[in-house]
Amino acid sequence: MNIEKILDNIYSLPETSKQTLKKQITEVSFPKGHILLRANRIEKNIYFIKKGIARAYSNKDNIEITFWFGKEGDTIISMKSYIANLKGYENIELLENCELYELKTVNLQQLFEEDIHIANFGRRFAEKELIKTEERLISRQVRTATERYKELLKDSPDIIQRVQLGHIASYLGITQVSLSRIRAEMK
Amino acid sequence: MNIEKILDNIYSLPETSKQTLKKQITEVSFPKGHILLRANRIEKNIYFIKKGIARAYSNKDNIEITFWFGKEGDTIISMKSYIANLKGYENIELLENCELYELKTVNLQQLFEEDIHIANFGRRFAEKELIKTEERLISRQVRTATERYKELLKDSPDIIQRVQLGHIASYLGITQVSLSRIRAEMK
DNA sequence: CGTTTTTTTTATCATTTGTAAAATTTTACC
DNA sequence: GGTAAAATTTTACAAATGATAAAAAAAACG
Repeated sequence: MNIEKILDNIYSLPETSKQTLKKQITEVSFPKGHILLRANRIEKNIYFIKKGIARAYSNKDNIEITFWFGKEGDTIISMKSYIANLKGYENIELLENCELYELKTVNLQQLFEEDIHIANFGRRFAEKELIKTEERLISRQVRTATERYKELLKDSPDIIQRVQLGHIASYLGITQVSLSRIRAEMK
Repeated sequence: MNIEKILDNIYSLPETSKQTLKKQITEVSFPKGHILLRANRIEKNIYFIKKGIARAYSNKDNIEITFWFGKEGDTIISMKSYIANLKGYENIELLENCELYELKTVNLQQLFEEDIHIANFGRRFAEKELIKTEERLISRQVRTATERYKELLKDSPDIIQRVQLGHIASYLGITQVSLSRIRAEMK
């Protein structure tokens, strides 16, 4: 997915503002398995996924807990770093060879102060991420693991195709054995 | 908590912008038990809590599932309504007699287009809510119910004082009986 | 202050989910 | 294509959590 479309999906910027923003963005590539962002660091860049898939995870008692998947069009970001300039909780691992668009946080923040359209772009970005995060939180609270698996299957069938089930089980908050049981019952 | 302080906590606005925003805000009061916002509606107002406490809940198979508590300084909002102009998932119940500041969403959105400082205020607001929501999601994924109870006890001891345990159990994602067991073990 | 209602705790039993290990299937790579 | 490695499923057993009911405690109210 190209950068033009990714930006437009977030907020419809006037052409001049869009050009200003695009000037700050470069293309980068990393292989499968690369750790793009690390927990307990203040990360300086954000990324948009042109091609590939990634996951965010935290370590808890030497166990990796996956809590996010991203694919084409999604943003890879340490929210804590971006918003509060604090160390983040997430490691981001690329699960496929990835092509990414890179943007330095400081440059974006500079533009927020100078251009009202880009400020509203930034507002819209945070708002959209907020809705997604809230939806996941509520889903987690209200639905059972089985329901959430079916929801994922419906909303993101490609995630289930492209990501190994151990990560998906972790994301759903259950063990791989439980996920196996759920899948067996659905046949 | 007065409106001056609430706004300042979100984003430090220049005095003229702050006055512009404050002109759109009025004070209202409602009794304990009042349902301020309802699920499956597009809500037109947002509220800041001057005094009192509230919870958000959804209904699932005739059971109320609480997923948020707000107190002095917090914002009561249907994110889906505010951000996407769509019906929200939450009912908001006031758990005490409340004094609130009311702001019409349309008026705020108008100001986002006109005043870069207010646009950045809106960005900051969404970003801060995002961090809070993300923190809760990760906490839910990474920590056990017992750990989350202790976290709540540490971060918001007043919630546990002021809210009945049935709501807190629901918020933690466990039954009231389980919460009782957790509390018994901690003595 | 005493009564009623609501909230919280306790006890018992059933169900779900987790842990560990083995069996099977799929994938990666020489 | 064959072998090794990795991923997934299955099984057996243990631990945790839920459902239900009932008792105890606390709060609300005349």
